[in-house]
Amino acid sequence: MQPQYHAQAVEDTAQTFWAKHRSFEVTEKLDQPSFYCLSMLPYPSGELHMGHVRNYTLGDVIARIKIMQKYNVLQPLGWDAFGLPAENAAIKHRVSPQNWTLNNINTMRTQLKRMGLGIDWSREIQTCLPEYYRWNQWLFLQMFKKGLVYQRESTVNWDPVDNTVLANEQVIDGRGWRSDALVEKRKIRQWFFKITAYADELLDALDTLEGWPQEIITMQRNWIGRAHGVDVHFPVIDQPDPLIAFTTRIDTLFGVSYLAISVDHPLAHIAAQTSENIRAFIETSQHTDTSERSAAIAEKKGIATPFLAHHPLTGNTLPIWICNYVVMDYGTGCVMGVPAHDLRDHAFALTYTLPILPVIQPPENATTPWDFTQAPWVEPQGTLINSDTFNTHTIEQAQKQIAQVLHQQASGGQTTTYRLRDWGVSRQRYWGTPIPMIHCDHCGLVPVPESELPVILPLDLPMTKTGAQLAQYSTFVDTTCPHCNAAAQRETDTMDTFVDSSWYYARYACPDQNQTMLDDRAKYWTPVDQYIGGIEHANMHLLYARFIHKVLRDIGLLNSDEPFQKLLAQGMVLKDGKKMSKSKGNVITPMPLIEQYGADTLRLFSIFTAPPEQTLEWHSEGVEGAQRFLNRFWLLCYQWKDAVIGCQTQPPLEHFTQPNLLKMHSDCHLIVKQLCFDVERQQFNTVVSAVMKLVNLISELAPDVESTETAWLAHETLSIMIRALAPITPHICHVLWQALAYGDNVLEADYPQEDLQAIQRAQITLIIQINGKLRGQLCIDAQMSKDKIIESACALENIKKYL
RNA sequence: GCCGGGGUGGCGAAAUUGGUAGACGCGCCAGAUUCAAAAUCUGGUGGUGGUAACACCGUGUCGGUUCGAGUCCGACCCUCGGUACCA
Repeated sequence: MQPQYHAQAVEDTAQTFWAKHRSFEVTEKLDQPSFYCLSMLPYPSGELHMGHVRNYTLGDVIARIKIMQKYNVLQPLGWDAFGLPAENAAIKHRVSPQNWTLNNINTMRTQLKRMGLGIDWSREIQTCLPEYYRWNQWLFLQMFKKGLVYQRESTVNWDPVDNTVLANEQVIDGRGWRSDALVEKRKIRQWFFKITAYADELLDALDTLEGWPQEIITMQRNWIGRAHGVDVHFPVIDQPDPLIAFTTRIDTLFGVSYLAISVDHPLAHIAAQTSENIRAFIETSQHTDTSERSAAIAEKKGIATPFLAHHPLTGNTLPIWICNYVVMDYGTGCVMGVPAHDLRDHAFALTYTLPILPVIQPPENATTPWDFTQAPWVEPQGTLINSDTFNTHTIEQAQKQIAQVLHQQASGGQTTTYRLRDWGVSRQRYWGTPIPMIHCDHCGLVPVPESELPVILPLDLPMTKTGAQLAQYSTFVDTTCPHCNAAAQRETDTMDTFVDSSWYYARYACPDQNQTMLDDRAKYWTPVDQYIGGIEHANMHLLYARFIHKVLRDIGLLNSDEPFQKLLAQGMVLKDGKKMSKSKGNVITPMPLIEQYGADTLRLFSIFTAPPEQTLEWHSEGVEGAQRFLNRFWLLCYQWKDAVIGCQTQPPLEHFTQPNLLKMHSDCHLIVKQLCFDVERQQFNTVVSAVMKLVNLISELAPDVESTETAWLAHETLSIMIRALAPITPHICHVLWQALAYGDNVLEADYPQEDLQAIQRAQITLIIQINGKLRGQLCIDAQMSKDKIIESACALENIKKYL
């Protein structure tokens, strides 16, 4: 053992040892509890960034703790290798998306390995390879058979100059990012997964996810957005179909002063046929991107139609307006306008001078009388007024009875809607999984027979622009119909990459399986015990994966209800207050730091700097502190080496002759107690703090080979420190564990546990507060009686002052 | 806009969930070591007043509950993430 710590040499030694012993390659074992620890798979953007370091270090810390706790631990890794950036890079650098992607994977794999992660690399998957994506296609066909796949028109961002579909990210201030042309909405036929068929289960099962952070459960609950309400039918004068409006506030039905329909509503299109103004209004609303955010922050505008509707209960006529704030995708694309009791309707009514009809009297204790011209009364409290026979009813009674009356006269009924929309999986892009469908003029839509999977994505077409390149490539498009053998065309849309990442965790269990998507090994390993990934995936990825898991369960390939038992939503790594990203040019690359300081230093830094869930604002100063600590730790072990190796027998506690050592031993285990608590709640930054405290504690002692008591205390404390830190800085701990002759492999040692007996204290420090303010301290015997304690406390000079 | 977080010394943070605010680390200051520097070691370090003991103030802002609030309640400000085609 050298007196100086040389990270590079230490890390080579440890990594060679793990490789030689295949320390992280695992198989199914029935006599040992399994633990599946998974970090979200990376997108191969080109280089490792700090977010990766944080994510994979956290996962590795948890995996290694579980190994030391004697679980059969699986920690795999693969690549989310399809997606938009590869197409952009391909055009920019004149390489194929495949080459760009695979090169990036090779670079990043080397970088990840340099971090010393305990990963079973034999299970690596790459989603852009046919061995993987054929099962996307197979899954698509199974879902098609089950009626969970369908086609319908939906809106995309269209760049009229580049003639291509743009992702929301490619639209900047309403313009295409390359062409700078004003983006238009365009409707095209697209494929959908019917996630709404699982909406209730996805929502209700949230209550079973005890290992998930509450805020993510709340986000998913709100995202699904189940709302119970009533569909109300409003007959439209001189039109065959009534307007149907969904409302959760049927109690305000008598307060309706207008109906608002979406610009995409069929009735809006009929109105446009006869009015140039309406046509222009609808046209203007098309010049924006498709994001919900843009729609929500846009100025609320409307235009009256020539149509009128009848109120189903009063028979009054109501004007029908086309409004840019009504979304066609939610509910029925039509809402009833109740200005007196809805914020948005109130503002709209003021702008367009529509009547404000109060129908709920606010309760007594509210500001009375309520001035409805100033603000709507939106609280669901109060009694009904101006509502015919329902006057004086409470809101609850009115909701029940009005719904009943509507039902009786066939003007509506109770219903449930969801904010959740079906999952559009079509992409008009090249670099993705081809959708396995064929368009035949005679037979219509025909699924590709399973025996003909995979439908291979051609690699030899020229990349000149992003978008639907496959459609231009006749070698791919032209085929024959599997039914009638006539000439037919392949579907040229590819799948959303979220499909790839919705089941990959199960594929790691059987990556070599080429007969089926998943085999029984997937049932052994799933569900994932611990999933770790960025909070930015709280809604989409985590909801899609839950959905597909349930589909795979229903197909019989999996036997659990949920994919991820426990979830650690890691905070983002920010630089200058912003998410690190290439487009913002604020990316910190960790590799130079690893070269300079070693992987352990960077791992220690990323764990120590902030608790896992919190956003981490990047500052480079702390890295040197982490390095300094490891130097100190190494030197400490070096100084105690002989004493520790020479110390074989452990004197029982009660035979300790030096009270200061006994005190130190007790302090040590108090720190360990806290450490174990923090490990349990996954607050790893304070686990590092605890080890630092232990180092400070032992540094007070001079290494002494002669004193068995001192040597034993050091023997025990150093052993605890090395084992506690081993999951976080595995290389240095591996080498130190051997150097101090504790054993061959620290991974096989037990994770530290506090010694409760050691913590029993003869004396306790008591804090004395008067009116919540600290006024004194008292050191007392643990056995002292209450009366005696009060007597002693009152005797203190400082306490007398305040009594 | 909507949904979900966050805001504590010069900086990253801690406070076992209503009971010693600032553990641990970074930075800074002083000292030791050195021809000198780096590295290392020792001590100090929220603010104000005081030689000191100690006192008062202090966890984004304003208000409330409590013997006692960083922690609970109400309103607001700032900020980050998501917002369905970035992943």
